[in-house]
Amino acid sequence: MTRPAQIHDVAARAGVSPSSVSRALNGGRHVSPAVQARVLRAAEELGYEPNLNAQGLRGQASRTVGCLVSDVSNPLYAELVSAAEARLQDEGYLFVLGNSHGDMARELALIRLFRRRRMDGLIVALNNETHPDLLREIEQTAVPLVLLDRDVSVERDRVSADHRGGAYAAARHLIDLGHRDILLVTPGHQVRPGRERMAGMESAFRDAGLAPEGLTFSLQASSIAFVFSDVKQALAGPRPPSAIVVLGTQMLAGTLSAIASCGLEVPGDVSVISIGDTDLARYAAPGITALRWDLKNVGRQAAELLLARFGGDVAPPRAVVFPMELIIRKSCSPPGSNRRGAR
Amino acid sequence: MTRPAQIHDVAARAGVSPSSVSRALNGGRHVSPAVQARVLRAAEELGYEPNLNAQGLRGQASRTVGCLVSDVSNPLYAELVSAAEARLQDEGYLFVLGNSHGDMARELALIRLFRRRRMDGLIVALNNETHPDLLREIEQTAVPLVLLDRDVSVERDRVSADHRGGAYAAARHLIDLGHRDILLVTPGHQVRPGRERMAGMESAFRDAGLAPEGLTFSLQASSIAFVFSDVKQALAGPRPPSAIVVLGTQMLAGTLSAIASCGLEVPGDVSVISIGDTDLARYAAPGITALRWDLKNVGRQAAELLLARFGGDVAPPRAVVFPMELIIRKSCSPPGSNRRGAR
DNA sequence: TTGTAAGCGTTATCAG
DNA sequence: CTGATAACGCTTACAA
Repeated sequence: MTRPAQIHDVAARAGVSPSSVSRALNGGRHVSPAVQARVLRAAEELGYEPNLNAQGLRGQASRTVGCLVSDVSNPLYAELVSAAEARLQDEGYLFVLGNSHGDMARELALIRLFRRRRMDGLIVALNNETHPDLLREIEQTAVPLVLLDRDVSVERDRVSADHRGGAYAAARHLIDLGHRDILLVTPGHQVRPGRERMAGMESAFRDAGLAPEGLTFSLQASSIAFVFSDVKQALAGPRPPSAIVVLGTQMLAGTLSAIASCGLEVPGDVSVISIGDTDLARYAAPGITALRWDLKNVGRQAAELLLARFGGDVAPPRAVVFPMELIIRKSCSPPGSNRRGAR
Repeated sequence: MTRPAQIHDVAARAGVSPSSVSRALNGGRHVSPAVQARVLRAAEELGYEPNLNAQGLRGQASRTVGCLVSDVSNPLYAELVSAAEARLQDEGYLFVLGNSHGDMARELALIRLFRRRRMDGLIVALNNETHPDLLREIEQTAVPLVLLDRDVSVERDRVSADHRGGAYAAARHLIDLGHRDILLVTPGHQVRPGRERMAGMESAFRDAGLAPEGLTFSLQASSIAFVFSDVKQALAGPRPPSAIVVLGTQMLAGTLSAIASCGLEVPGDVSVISIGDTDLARYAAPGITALRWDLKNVGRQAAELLLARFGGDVAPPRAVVFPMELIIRKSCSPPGSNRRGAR
């Protein structure tokens, strides 16, 4: 294999100087059409590919965006990431993905790595909103940065979903059906979505004048780990929930398994609402009533905010919040619907 | 915001030359412990972060790997990508993700972009295995490259799944149950998995001495688009399939919808096998019998092959094939099980 | 419009 | 063990 062509080679072949090649290839201003044409052809013939490391070093934007999430294999993130990537790709940006797997050390390392790469912008969903090291890391990031669905006390663009409103609506729906004992299964309160969901459901209980003891939480550190046993334990407990609100990822999977393995049915014995309208929620049987928000739009919006900043937008940080909508399916009914049946 | 610290600043602060800083920071050989310590402290105090563009330019490996898939929001890819990324991250590599969305122009552009970035290695799942432009692009790629589940006529490392064997097992299972009319719903024959699936099912029909007309295909260009209407049409046709084998992504979702919207039931009216043991297959009701292969392992293996090459492995290209296993659930029964019922 | 030359931040080579 | 020096490949003043 031969050395890749350099700007120098193109220049030689076109019979011009490297600077003319550079000008001809970027923008094409201050170059005569004749030279422009010759350069283009020479570059084509040589299969010239500018070295982006060198371009980046010389001071240009690197046209690269870093994205940090806990795990793309989470379908919620996957959809968001895919949309953000698509939008940025349209503008010629490269998209670097880092999965933290919930590990703070990895988050720190990744943000640092992103910075060393001199990325033009970052999209981040931290797993820890308060740790000073992480905060410092964010603050030290000079390039545009969009916070995904997190409340971090730094002045940055952010895009979030209205988890509070969504949770309120979900709780309200269940309360209206007569439920008084509801279990919320969600990633924990160290991040915004969890906190907001709890707050939303609590205020629904309050507004309905219900005893707050009816609301219990199963706060999960990892997406999958202990949901099954937690839910099973709750259902076997002294005051089992008659309804469960659960994140529509593997957590929903674990919850449905747990319910089934207790010999219970949805919705007869337990009503279920999924947070996030995933395939699983949509096509489980019975269809699971779900809180939907437009993840593609969230991802696109994050990209859009970055692109605006790249374009020189210096307005104060924006916060975009996407609404959540309750999609009614068949997984909710009044509590005790099944009690008449033999079991 | 102040200019980020450079090696020069660290050198000044530690009272040594830039070269010593470089040596102290990388490996730390040929440096006295005293200098080493001072440099480390100075770097720490200044928050020095080496510019990877410069490092890359200077000729080092860029410690970056590019990955091209059609869409991470496809749960099959998401899992694979997540595993590959995790493994590479462990070794300090940055993972650049490109979604082609099935568009060949994007694929070309991305591979080119990857090369310009002087990536150390590539993991690619092309959507087109034969187009000369793409082939040339692959051949021109000097760095290690792993082909994901594709038959491209170039000598490269590849990791694949045994779709043929899996499809054979699935067809066999259905044939043993008595099915003679089976529909296969899969992305088309322009890529390996589709072709292999068709071949596997065809040979199961042949081995069973069955008429090949019983086997029909619904070849889908895009993951989601026309599955619903295609399946619906097939079920309403003159010789409706009594069983459907379908990719466990949104295609499975579309298929289940189509079956339901025809007023049919699984497995009473139609048996279903999912290719890929996705959450949807696992938790749909009834549970969908599925072909499982270890996607995490596939992703990890792709990463592993690259890492071996980075480590200087010069063996001829390897081909790793992962087996598929049929997980029996409740979505398959003998054909016509429901005919006695009123419908 | 075009070419010359300097420099982006790092590391490898080579003296000392 | 340490420091000067020369690249790496590109862009951009500046001069012609």
